[in-house]
Amino acid sequence: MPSKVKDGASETSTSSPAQKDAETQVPAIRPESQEVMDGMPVITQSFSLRGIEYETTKITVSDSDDEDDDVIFCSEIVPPKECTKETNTATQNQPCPSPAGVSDQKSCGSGSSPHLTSTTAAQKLTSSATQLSPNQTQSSTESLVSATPQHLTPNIIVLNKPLLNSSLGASSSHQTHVTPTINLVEENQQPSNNGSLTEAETTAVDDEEAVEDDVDIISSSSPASVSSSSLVQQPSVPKAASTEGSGVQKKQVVTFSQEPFAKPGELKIKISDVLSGNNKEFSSGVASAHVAEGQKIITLDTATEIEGLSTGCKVYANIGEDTYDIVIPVKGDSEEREAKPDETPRTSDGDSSDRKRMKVKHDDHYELIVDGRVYYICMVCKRSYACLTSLRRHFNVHSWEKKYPCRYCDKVFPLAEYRTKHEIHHTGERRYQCLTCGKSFINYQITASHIRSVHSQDPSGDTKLYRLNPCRSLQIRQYAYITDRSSSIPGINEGGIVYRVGTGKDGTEGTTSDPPTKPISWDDIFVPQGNEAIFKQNPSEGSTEFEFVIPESY
DNA sequence: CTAGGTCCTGCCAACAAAT
DNA sequence: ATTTGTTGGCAGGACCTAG
Repeated sequence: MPSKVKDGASETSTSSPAQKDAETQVPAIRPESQEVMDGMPVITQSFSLRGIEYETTKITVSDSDDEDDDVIFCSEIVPPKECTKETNTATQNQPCPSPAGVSDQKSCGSGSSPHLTSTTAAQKLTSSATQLSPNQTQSSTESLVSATPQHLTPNIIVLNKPLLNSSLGASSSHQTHVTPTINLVEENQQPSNNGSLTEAETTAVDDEEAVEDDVDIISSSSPASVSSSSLVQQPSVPKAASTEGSGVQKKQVVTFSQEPFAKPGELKIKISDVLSGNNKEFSSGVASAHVAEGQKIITLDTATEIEGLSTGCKVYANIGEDTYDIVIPVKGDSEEREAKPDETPRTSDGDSSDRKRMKVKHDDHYELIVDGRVYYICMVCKRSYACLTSLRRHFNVHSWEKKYPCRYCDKVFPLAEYRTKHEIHHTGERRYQCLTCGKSFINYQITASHIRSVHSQDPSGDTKLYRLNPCRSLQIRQYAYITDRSSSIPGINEGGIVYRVGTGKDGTEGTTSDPPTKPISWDDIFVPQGNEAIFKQNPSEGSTEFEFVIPESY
């Protein structure tokens, strides 16, 4: 991270890394064209949902009372297997921060920069964000936040395994992850080809994003429709926003197309529109509509139509052969139902709104159920997670609801761990110690690498080959983050930098050196090693602070 | 090719809040 | 006191870049 941050600051001119990065993530097949949204952050991904070749018992059951999360889905159970983590073909245009945002970042406007393809939009976002100084952060944050669909209720999409398999198999050959990558593609489309899909594509609308965000929407919209964008990228270089990054991991992404040009208001899809066919997105595909207990069941003929569904609605999808039944709770209805006391009424009406709000607060994902396994799909970048906590953590990259400022410089991170690692670079502390030779290293990767290369041993083996010493320079678990809402920055002084390590959660954090509980003395538990950095407790500052001397050898 | 670096995400323990 | 939810560290894999 540190390096990344640093790079970000200086990387401006060379978009190449970023480009390269973006390119690397692009599937082998390079799209011929990709649409570029000027300036508009776009996350485009493709989906290939093929409803062919498998038969499903298609049952769409949704109980009317259900909360958004209640979905009953019957599908053929197929041994999971192919979820690939591969890259998807999804292409994302990074949110190119508007001028106010991260515009200054290198890639954003570089004409030469390729569009971001790849699923790494989030990463790029992250990195971009990372580069921001606190001041910058705000603006960037806003742009990022805009993409956050906080008001949406999670959508649940249930896919049959066969479907996944086929699509997944197509997208990648080797999968390392359990989480599925799903590409939804119009049936006739071939991944490799044209960029012309755009017209046909339906745009998926993310209501969520569109609807309530007062901020500019980063829109998630992908310029091109889903399918086209990801699978087919255009040689032309979009103004990709991204930049960033190195070391990006390819991820699987489930993408939902989004309407590129739609305006927030336009993005909303109403049942009435669907029924009447007024909505262009649905006009062609609606075969039927049903109304049941507050729900509309719509059978769509094509995958595209599915793509066109507003994500802002609860969408329960059963995918059958060439047919897609989607139950969309009437807008507003679902929300109301959420507040219904059928589950655990908290209190009276007033509370229902509160409750709703709480739910909404977490509406940042879709749930994809495959063979009984639930995957959590980030609404913004469509990454899938097996653990909801992972998604939550990841989502902050988009929302920047919490910011984690470095206590030694003005860098801000979207994840606590990134901040912590960065700070360790400031301190130079080496906590990982090789038990074989006694050398100490700054992180696990270096340590493991050392053990493998120097000692020819497997650090992940049964025998412990290294020791992780307690962190002396930083106090862990202080929950020292900053929320967007708070004007004050706990743990950070007026200058935006906090040098004090001890922080508390109760408003005194960062301002005092006296933590609620006195930390144990490092000297008691830490025995300096020859190669280790030498810490010296600073008497004047209290027990929580240390003067850190970075060995020259570091 | 290798070393060093970043990013990502499952897992889990420590906390905090709610019941 | 117990349960539930949140936070953040750790492990280790994947990938990237530089030498």
